[in-house]
Amino acid sequence: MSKEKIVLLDGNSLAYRAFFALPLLTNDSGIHTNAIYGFTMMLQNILNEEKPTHMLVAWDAGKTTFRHSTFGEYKGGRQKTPPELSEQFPYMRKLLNAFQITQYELDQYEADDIIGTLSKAGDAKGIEVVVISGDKDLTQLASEHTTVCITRKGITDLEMYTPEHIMEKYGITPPQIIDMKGLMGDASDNIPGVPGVGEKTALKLLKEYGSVEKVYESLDLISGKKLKENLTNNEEQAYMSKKLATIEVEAPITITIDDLQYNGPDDENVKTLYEELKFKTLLEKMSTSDEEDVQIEDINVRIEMDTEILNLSDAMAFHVEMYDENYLASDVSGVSMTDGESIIYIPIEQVKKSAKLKEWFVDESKKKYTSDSKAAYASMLRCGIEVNGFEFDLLLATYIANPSSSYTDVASVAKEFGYSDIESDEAVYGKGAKKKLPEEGILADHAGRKAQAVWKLKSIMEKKLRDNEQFELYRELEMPLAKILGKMESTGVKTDLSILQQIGIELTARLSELESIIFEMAGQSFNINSPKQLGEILFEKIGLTPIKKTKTGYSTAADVLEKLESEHEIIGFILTYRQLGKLNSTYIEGLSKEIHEDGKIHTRFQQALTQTGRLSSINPNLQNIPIRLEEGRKIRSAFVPSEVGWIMYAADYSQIELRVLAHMSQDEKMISAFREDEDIHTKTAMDVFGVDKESVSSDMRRTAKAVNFGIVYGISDYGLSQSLNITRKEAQKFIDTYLATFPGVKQYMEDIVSDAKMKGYVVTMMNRRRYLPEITSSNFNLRSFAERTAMNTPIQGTAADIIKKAMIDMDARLKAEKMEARMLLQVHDELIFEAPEHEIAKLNKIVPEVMESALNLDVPLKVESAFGLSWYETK
DNA sequence: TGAATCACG
DNA sequence: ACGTACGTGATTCAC
Repeated sequence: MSKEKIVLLDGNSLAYRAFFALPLLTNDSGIHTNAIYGFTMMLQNILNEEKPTHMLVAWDAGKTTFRHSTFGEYKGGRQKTPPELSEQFPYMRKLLNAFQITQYELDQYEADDIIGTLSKAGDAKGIEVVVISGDKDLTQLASEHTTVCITRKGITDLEMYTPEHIMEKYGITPPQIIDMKGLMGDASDNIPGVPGVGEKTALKLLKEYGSVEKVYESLDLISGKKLKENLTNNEEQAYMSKKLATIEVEAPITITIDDLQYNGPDDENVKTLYEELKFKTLLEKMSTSDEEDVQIEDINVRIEMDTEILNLSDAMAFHVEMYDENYLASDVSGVSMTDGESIIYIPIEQVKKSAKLKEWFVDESKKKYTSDSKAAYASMLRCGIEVNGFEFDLLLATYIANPSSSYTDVASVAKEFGYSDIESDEAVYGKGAKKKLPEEGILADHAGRKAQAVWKLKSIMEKKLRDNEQFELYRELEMPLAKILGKMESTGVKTDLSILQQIGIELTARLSELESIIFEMAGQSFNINSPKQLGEILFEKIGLTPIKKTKTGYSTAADVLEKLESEHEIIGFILTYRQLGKLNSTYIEGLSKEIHEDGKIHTRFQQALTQTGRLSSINPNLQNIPIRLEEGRKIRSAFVPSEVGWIMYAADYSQIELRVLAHMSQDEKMISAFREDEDIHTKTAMDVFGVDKESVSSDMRRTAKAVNFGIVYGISDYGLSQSLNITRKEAQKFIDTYLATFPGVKQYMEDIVSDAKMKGYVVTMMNRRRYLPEITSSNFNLRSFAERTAMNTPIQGTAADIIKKAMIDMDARLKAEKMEARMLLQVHDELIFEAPEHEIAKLNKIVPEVMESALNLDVPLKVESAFGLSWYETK
């Protein structure tokens, strides 16, 4: 225990010091950052130099302190804190939060007193204490165990005051510093002292007599007429000055030394804050010097041709190296593997031939570490190898720790942890037209380094996730899901090209008709797809009134055109043209190109992308196939079962986000509405408009529905006014009435925002995190956006957690029931399956059951389902 | 490459 | 007063 070391910092003093030592820097969000930057530099320096086990930053509380009752003008005449500095204080506090350093302030007391009290407490226990400030007053605290460091020039240069140093420099003891202040005063604190007595005289007197009291006892002995006169006339003032300069060592603080334990920073939080503040050098420093336990070393990757003599360990990291990022289509080059000792690379031809490898990969008990296990699973499956026993996934671990970390390849993550010896995929393969397959030796080395990085990063990432209480989310939800998604992607959805083509023919015909009508009305031909040209025609040639502008010119977005529909008949045709044009280019032409040789479309689900925990779907996106308008919905008839005699089956959660909100907010009215299985929008209309069920008009229900949506999105009057086409005032009135009607929701929204401001992040029910550094921004727009996000993310994210859990349960259930039915797609609140006809009845029982019991909320989850011969018919 | 638009939940 | 609904991806145009 003798190793304990307490560092006590004077926050205000160091902030001032940093502010005046550095030029007034501004970052691109318009915030001044010089004090924050200087403060950060000081902090890091101190942490590196002192390596404290306990740490505290003390702040001055409000304007008045107990000293003001002694002397009204205490600290009088001080300049007001410059606003450029004031605005930086919240960030310094946030920074300290991110560093997980205790902060403390106490009403009526100054930072000095808090520090004094704690340093004496530490002293008494014989613990080493280091006090850091810019104020020399603090040197009075120096003692056998306490060193006081005072900033010298600049920001990182500190002068250490031990009792010995003070004796050398001034010839007095630390407590005599107080007497010195009593005699000479302190201009900066407006402490008067004795007129005519400066440092020299004060020291001379103290060396001779010892203290203010002793000086006055011995007044007669003092030589110098003027000095004696000044002392005599200002006796009371001298005592008062001494009292003012005395640091309180028995302040009524409510924290103890044990509360100051320092266990290092929360790197994620620090990183997001640096990113927000645009502290580039600190960010770089962080990623290179941060994790010193990761060694950079030369590696030797052995290219293995004879796989049967391989010695494979029970736990290995591996990486499947391939040319293209699309693992569902790309050629695989080979597989690298390491058990922490040797690193090997096996070309794909050998992998495919090797019974030994195949056996190792399929064996659940052989633990595999990789990055992007979904890609590894699906690409190996294409090589005829099933992989089981995934134990670690660097991609998912990184994403769960912070969904905003943009992962491009293993190199990008590894670099964050001090590995700079892996090249980016782009550097190895080249980009654009120059992209080509490098020779095998280079590939082997590249792939080998990735496997090695995965091997070494496992424990670091797992610790981070455990520290954040996210290990379960990562290990029990995301990792099992990765494999299930890999299966779904590999299975694919059968798509009938001839149906798409038939719809395409009709669309093309109608589009060319519309085109000639539009050209006729416009009096000229032009590119209807060009917002620029269209804007010129509508607002300049025809002379319609522009409603909204974009950065580049007139807005011609649908909501704008709809408002102009009555002004000119061309608008209707343009809207139809746009709508059909979208269907044709994105869905008919786009999807047709994506049908593989097996007659199926294989989308890829991005599992480590969205900020809320949802999946996204790319290449192509099958999560935005039209449904709202009948013409588009027909596209769904091209998605059919892949086997003869099979049926498409779909099940979706009804109002999952509002149910989640009801649960999380514990709003009684909302909970009972769902428990009684009422139509939530109608019920909302009844409560908000204060009418009975029969009196709810369709317009009232529509309004209530829009308000419900708004609530989920983190409501704003403007947003609601746009969606309902009403004024902001009217929208605000709806919101007020709504929140008065559902007080639990109001409370929840307020709590979640203030919680986010305090912690810097929000969480879902399963502990998925989203950091919101901008929630304390002084920029209104940035802050408001972050506040709405704070309200929306726990709701959207919990809904995502729930359906992910349902997918895992569903996969297990199908296996347990030995059913042939296959899960094909997930569309946020909906699961789509294909199954043999004879299984449909059973499926229709199991799926809703599993989905509804995925997570136990205080309101029931409700699932609606349907089946048919195509996706179109599952309605 | 970014902006605008529009498809979905 | 500030200017916006939350989360995505694909296509097209224009630079």
